[in-house]
Amino acid sequence: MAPRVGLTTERLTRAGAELADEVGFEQVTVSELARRFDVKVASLYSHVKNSHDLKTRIALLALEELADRAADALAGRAGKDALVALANVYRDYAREHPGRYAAAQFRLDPETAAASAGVRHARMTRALLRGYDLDEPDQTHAVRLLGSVFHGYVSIEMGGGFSHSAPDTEETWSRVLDALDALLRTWPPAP
Amino acid sequence: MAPRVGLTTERLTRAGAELADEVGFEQVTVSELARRFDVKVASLYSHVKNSHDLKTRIALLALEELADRAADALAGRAGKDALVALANVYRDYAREHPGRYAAAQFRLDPETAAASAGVRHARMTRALLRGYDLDEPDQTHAVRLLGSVFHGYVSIEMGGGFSHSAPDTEETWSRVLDALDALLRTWPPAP
DNA sequence: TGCCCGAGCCTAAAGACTTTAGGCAAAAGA
DNA sequence: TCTTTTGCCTAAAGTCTTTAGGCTCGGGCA
Repeated sequence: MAPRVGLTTERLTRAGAELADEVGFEQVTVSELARRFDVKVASLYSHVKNSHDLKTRIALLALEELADRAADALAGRAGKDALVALANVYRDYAREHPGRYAAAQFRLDPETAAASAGVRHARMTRALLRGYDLDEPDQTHAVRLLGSVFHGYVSIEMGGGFSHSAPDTEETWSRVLDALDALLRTWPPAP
Repeated sequence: MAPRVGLTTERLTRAGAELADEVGFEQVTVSELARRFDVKVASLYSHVKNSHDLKTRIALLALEELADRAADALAGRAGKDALVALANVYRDYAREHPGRYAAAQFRLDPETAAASAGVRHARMTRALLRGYDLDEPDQTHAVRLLGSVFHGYVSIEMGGGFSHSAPDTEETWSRVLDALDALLRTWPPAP
């Protein structure tokens, strides 16, 4: 029927990512993927352990892509410039690839997470903070705060959570980044 | 087999919420619910339109509970006190009821969302800001920032995203709240 | 008290997705 | 060319969702 279509874990993962962007990460299904390759469902199970495995791979792909973009954006920038650039990487990625962005939030088991590009993200955020004057304990706090704001804002915005109130989210986004920059420059000392 | 068990949309919703806390919101299934009531699956469909409807109801329940807690916490507090109280409501709720918290993030269609307790949340956050000196456009920006931080922090923490780095999240949480308080007190003016 | 009717739960059934086991044929290597 | 590997297939069982239609329990009516 479809002799040697050339299935690959790679290709399946990529196709899965595209599928996620089209129908949502939650709706990514082994069956639908098989359909797209015009192949029987069971055939996919030689390349992917199971549905969870597939999703994990998509998540890892998304994390990589995101980290790559972040690295690009950060190159040659510092201070607020870098802050804004990094923030926009997340936001733009989420808009361009909602399914992949959702995938990047997929909960990975500890070992997988440790081997993922997730660590690059943390490192980059920390690098960004070199433009501000924070010593170690506070640096970690700041990394976590930035991560929270980026992820929180983007996911609420994507979910339509801001769509009912008045000022457009573009304005808010830039004011929030201004505020974060100001905050990092005058980070309050421990009590 | 089980004549008149006394199914109700109410009871199903509540049981669904408990189920969510036990197995995760995504894993809430009409079948499992039927099993718990020792009733055939089809019987639930007289009380709940479908799986999506069930999840929507659980989401609405969670939003209500959360709003009630927030209202309690905010009563008689102002300024940083109120900020910390509200923040902890979200965080504690997420810890006590992870499934319900996830449910509260369930994407509702616009009309449902407009009629949900979600609006109370926005109002309360705005009320909280009365303790700080922000005029209208900035108030909305601040509401959105707070929402982002609370949701972002809590969801990353729950997802284990902070669990690999050193300082404990308790410390970070309180430092983040300090920082937010400081930020709100000295909110940077528009450029 | 007895009857009746509707609400409440059931059986049946079809459709979709997941996952495993085992088979056949095409591609790759000797 | 022959053989081995590998890739996709058939078959099958299990789970969940959802709809259609039936039986009966329980409360209201006479």
